[in-house]
Amino acid sequence: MKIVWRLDTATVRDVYEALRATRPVAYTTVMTMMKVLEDKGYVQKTMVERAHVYRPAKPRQQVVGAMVRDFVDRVFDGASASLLLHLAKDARMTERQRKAVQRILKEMDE
Amino acid sequence: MKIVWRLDTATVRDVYEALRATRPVAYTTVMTMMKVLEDKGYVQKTMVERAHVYRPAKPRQQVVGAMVRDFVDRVFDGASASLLLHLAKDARMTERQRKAVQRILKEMDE
DNA sequence: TACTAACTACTAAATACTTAGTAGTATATG
DNA sequence: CATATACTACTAAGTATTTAGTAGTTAGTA
Repeated sequence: MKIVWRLDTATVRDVYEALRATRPVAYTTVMTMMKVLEDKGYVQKTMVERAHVYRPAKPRQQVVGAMVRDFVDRVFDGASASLLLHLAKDARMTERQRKAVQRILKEMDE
Repeated sequence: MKIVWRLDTATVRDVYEALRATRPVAYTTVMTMMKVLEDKGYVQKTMVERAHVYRPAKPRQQVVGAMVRDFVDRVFDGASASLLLHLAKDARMTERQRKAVQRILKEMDE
């Protein structure tokens, strides 16, 4: 899915090439993946010169947003603040990032 | 898992009763679940009067922390800040909570 | 002591997910 | 025109996950 987002529009071959750059995978495997993504409503396909061209069916923001919500619901019973605490303590956040987030939160407050 | 954490120490029956309060489930289903959790190293069991008593093998913080890290890696390529942005925009966070998080971040900064 | 209740261990069925093979079709090229 | 190439559709094998059944053991009780 990330790949389709990155390319914005991609054929099976495009995704296949992109995936194979990092790990071995069969062409037909990618085909099946795309079909699954289509069934799940994440991508839409159109026939272009006898090849399916897939493009995201929903804005990335929306999908990722839903995933975050789902995660928060499952792990934190819907308490976003708890997740934020975890993140705030995450050592992988630099001071810079922390400050940036502070700024954003401040802006949202106003 | 949440139930074991809540009860701190629980038998299969304990979890069974707790689960059944919200949805129908078979006793043996819970048994299998506990076995899976044990195999995955989330709980440890000890025999107490011919019944297994399970208790968390790792502190909750640690497990949830790992889940968050995993989620951030998968969805955001490790960029915690991106997830924070999503959360900050989450309508389900109240002003109060947002402010609380700000405070915490500030404290971490000092 | 025989019966019932509360367990566990082992097994199994259903579903989903991941990976990939085979067959078939259409296009382009030698 | 035959043949290779680039696709898709359909099918399948392997693995994980979820749910639950069956058999067997132990302890208490009528």
